[in-house]
Amino acid sequence: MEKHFDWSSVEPKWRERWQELGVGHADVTSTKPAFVMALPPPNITGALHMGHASTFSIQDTLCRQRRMRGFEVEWCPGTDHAAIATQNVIERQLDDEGTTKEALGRAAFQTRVDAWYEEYGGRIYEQMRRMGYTCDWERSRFTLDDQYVHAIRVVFKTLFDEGLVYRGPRIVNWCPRCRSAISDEEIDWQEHTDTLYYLKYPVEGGGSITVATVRPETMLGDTGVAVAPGDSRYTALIGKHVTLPLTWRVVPIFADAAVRSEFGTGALKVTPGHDPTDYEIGTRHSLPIVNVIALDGTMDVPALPQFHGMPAEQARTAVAEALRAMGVLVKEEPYTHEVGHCDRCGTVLEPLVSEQWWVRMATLAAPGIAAVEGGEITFHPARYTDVYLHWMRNIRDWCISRQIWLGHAIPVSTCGNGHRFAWIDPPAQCPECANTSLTNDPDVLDTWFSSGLWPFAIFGWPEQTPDLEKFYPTDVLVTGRDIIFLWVARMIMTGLKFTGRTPFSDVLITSTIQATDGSRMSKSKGNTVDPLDLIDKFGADAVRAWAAAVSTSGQDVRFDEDRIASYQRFANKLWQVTNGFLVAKVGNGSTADLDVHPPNPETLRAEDRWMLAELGAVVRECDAGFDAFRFHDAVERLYDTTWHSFCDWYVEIIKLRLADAGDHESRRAAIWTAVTTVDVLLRLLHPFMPFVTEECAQQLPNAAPTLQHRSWPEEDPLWSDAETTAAHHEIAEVLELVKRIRALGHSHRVPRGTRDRIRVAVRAADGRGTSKHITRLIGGLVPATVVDSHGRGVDPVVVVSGRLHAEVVIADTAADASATARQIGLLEATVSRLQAQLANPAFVNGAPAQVVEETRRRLAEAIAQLDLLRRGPSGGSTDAAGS
RNA sequence: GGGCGGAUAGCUCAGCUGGUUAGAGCGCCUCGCUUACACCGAGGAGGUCGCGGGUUCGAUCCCUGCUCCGCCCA
Repeated sequence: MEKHFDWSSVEPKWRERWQELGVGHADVTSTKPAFVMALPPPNITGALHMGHASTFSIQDTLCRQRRMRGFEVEWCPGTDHAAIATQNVIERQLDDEGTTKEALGRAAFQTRVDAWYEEYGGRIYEQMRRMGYTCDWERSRFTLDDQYVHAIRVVFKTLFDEGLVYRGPRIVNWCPRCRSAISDEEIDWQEHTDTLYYLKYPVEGGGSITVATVRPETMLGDTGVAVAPGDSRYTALIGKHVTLPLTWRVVPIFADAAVRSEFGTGALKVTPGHDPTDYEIGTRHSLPIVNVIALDGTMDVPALPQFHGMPAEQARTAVAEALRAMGVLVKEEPYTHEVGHCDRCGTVLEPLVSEQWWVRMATLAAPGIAAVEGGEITFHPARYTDVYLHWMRNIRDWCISRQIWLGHAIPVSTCGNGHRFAWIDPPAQCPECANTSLTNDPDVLDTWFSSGLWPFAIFGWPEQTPDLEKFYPTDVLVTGRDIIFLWVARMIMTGLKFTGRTPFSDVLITSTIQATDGSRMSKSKGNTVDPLDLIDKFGADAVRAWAAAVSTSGQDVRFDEDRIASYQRFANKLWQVTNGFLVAKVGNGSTADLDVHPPNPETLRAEDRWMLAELGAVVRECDAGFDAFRFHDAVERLYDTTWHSFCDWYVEIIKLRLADAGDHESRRAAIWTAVTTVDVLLRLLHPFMPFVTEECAQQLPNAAPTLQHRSWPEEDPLWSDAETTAAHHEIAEVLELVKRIRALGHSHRVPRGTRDRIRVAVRAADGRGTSKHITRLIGGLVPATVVDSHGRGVDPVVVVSGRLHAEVVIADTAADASATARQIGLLEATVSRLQAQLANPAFVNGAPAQVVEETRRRLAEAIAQLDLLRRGPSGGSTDAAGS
């Protein structure tokens, strides 16, 4: 037998087995209730990263648990075409080859893209399989699939025909490198320290007004100067005009509430063409828009050849220089602010006005707000509800057009007569005038537009397919918080609009995995961790259990390899106790000896019932954890019960009984309890650690082809009946006593194995001996000889646990009273604290009766123990009571 | 500027609606290769729960102010 659990040989075997058994595939004709999740589609050419590993592990854990609970589970995987990212990659390749996509042409460019998808597409699926994820691979979808494209066009045309999609000039975040609009949610804000320039403009009729700006080059496009309403410094100037240097344009001074009077001089230069705030101000005051920066990010001012064609950044200093020469630039100071960058290529974004396609959000958002307010959709953790609602209530129209080549072409054409219309299948002629001279819109749709219909389009919508019928709406959406707006909100709005139903009932927002130093993981920082490396190092089970436990805590977590390692050791422990102990030792290498039928409950001993009570508690906590999406609680409790309750205590306890071949009934009861415990624990652990649990369960009597065919454990009444509860309490006291006796031995430096140096007499509260069974049980757990009583002339040390105590004599060692003294000290502190509490009438009258009662009970127990310790050993001897 | 989250053992984190001696993993110290497991076992040390007020019979937990860290929105 292998010495340790060898995941590298076990994992491939089970991956194949699950595949053969069709574990992930859902039967649409099943009569079982469906449990459905749509996998947030990763970039088709991407690689698995920690974010995927954590959210996907949670999803697979949920899936596996729901299957065991009897659901027909559909976890539909898919990939996204990631237009901007992919196009960037191809463009970079072309650049290396000294060419451009324009030189190549659209068709050849598409060929390159297809080749790229061919080469790298699906790689992430392989990586997901390595993690042991049981997606329904047969149903996997890609956002560029024909059926999916069809769904997108139906959605677009509907919105277009209803007037919810429109085209118009508006200010957008423009990436001069990608040559495309970028949505508000795709901006990467970074802190920059720039210069704040103070420009002094002459006012008509004398005087001047000074404005502050970090972008003097945009003054070439200024069409006004705004001040805060009620700013007494400027009231007299409102309504007057200034003449702008360089362009010699005459623009008005006016008041607008958007101006912050405490910023700079309190006067704001207004550039509607190149600043989003100014754009809104300009709209309110009907200011003309003057574009001075072209789509490539260079100055577009033919009337001023000294600046024309210059990159905006360079023009900034050039314009400032010119203004300084004219005496207009009166002050400069360093200024730190946030600057928007393209989150794909890092280029500084240039706000500018251009023709784009927009979705009117107000009417779509209203039902999306109502669904969450009305509880049809629940966010976990709950605080994200407010994050979502706040964004939805302040939603702006959504720019859905992108000026790139890759993606879903906007299905709109314009005919020779100027009729513009949306279509589902490419048209041959204008539906209005039958004109056949058609021009297709050159733009493509924002990727998130297509993702917005993911939960229903993957099941065949708009056709009323059986899949759609059975699997939509989905149940839980698991994702990171960064795409609540980008994606979650849009799925909710689109789902409600096109299916009339919420696309899911629960949104589980997972923790972000940070780098070890608490910073954000990013490729550019080079501090990312590859989940596949972790699998190699610790095994998939360890990575999964860690990810699931850590990612539902509601808190961001730092990557911590040691914690993953602890789950790897846990997997090994589980495997050791199952194979090494249960199968190899107890079962002599076969399951035959383990195949026990439930014993007569009469034959169960207190420790068996103690173990079963522990089992009941872990089942309850697992269920509670799953119900609340708090996997952390479940995993920790399973770890604790498996390792400590079972391996450390129960297994050690029963070793003596197992060795006693004479007592068949006792052996049977112990084996049955151990096998039952392991069987339940394996089933509970399986969703988190599928590989090792399968490998272990396979060797036990109840083995099924896969644990996925077993049922989720349910509590047995035996595990919590009165006798079991009493036994649990009794054994808990015994174990505590054992720990104290062991500690005493340690403090006297008595080596283990020299049992005869320590002699222990166990006593119940009344000073009499305890049952033979308890005595024997303790004898098996402490490195000591258990005696009925000590002879005269010895001076034992007493240790107490609950209603039990033990008199301990250590040979060749003077009785060290320090252990007793220490216990007495602790108890005295407890007694005086509890007495003070109970002496306070406000507590006795104010606190709930239950709490007061419990306090009294604890006081009584502490006093009793204290008396015992002070009185010293009973000295007398009583025969052990019979069991 | 507005909002959210965090600050608990040397490190990484639990601690649910206020009520035993505040827990775990890792690390550290001592002992032990006892036939499931040294990827282990037994024992131990280690915390004024960020700081100041307040509410309460009682606060790590609730309220408030402050300091520092992270994130989101504008």
